[in-house]
Amino acid sequence: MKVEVAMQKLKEKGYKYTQKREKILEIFTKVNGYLSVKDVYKKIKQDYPTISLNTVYLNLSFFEEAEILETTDLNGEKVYRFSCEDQHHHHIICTECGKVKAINICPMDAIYGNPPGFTITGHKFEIYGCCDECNK
Amino acid sequence: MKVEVAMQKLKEKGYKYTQKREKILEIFTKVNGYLSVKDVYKKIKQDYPTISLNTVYLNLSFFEEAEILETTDLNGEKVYRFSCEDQHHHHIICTECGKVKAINICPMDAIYGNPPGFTITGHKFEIYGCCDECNK
DNA sequence: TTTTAAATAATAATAAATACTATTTATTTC
DNA sequence: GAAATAAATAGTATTTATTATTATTTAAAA
Repeated sequence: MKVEVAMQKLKEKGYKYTQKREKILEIFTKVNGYLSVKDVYKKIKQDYPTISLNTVYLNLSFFEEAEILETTDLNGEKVYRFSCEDQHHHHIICTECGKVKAINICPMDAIYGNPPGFTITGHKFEIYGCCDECNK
Repeated sequence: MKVEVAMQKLKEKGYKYTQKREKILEIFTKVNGYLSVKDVYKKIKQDYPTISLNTVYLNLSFFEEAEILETTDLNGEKVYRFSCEDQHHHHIICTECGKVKAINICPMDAIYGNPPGFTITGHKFEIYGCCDECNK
């Protein structure tokens, strides 16, 4: 997803345009992987040294709400990445740096209907590993 | 896994026997699902009112290390359940109460070797839902 | 340009998890 | 069985992620 498209999406949801929001999205376009709140905070501080950590928290939540970013849990920490809604897929994730690679298999294809006693609301399939860079 | 077997396993790893540890394991045998640290703390307090929350944290970590309990993340909180190593499987989890049901499909069966650039170290496949009791 | 409603900064408050230390207890050795 | 010792525990403090609060600033509308 391009930054402009994401910002447009945000606008449609009633959120205002701000330079900082644009910058946050820009950061995600440059990274092929998950970033923690602190990661984003450190990066955006280079351009906006006075930005508040709270602002980063808030905006990442808004982006998640607007389905611009998607999240997962890495080592007990919430991490974010650009959402790719174009096609449903899963990821292999480097547990060291958060880098991801798409997997075009969805195990839900083999699940038909709801198991007795449960109503399915979602699922998660993630493969964890170590990328070659982190392996060195 | 029976409590005795688990305690034996713990002993083999060099941990001592204590009543509190046995009680914690007992709690897990009575529950078919994930429990948070606080859940366990509340339950064991009925028998050992002076037990420290820290002790629960420590012991759950030891149990995880000894592969007696397994963990996942539910709503950003670490939760524990009895590990069933007998056969590899996955779960459908009630996001309300943590109740689980086994699924006998493993998506890793369809993954051959390591994707280029990554060394696989683990995986997670979980289906989320709402159990009938919580749906009421 | 004025208005106003949202965004932000700064700070405080929560909550989960970990760290530390003195005391107690399970197990070993005699 | 008693003494020694190494681990377990309680109690407390600390750290860290996250959320809440409030005054100020700013984007967008009138």
